[in-house]
Amino acid sequence: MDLYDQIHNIVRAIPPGKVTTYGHIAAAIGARSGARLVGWALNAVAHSDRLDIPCHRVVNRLGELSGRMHFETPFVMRERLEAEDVRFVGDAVDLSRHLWIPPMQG
DNA sequence: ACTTTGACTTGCA
DNA sequence: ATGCAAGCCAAAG
Repeated sequence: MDLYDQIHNIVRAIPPGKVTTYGHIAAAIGARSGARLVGWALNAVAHSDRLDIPCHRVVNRLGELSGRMHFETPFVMRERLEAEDVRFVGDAVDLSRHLWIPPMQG
């Protein structure tokens, strides 16, 4: 089981209307500061057939949509979240309402 | 094979 | 609060 697969599993487990951060995912797979791997994994996913993975539900620790630039358009990410009743505070997701902590992988 | 970069986070000044 | 550097693992040049 590669780190990428674990990341994919966790991101895929994010429930609708919820979001999580790179740091939490990284922590869940054991890589405390491996948050960048999450970004790479999602980037790989974005250019792969793993479209089942809601990469739009992954934000940075501030709730900002740092990955929005890698979508078809920079605002698709926010539109998808808003479509799931996700509240925004300025340009960031209201983590106090929608933060979802991924389960530990063991 | 080595260096640089990346959808990040944390620590120190 | 702002700015610079370190650390994590993987991919691209």
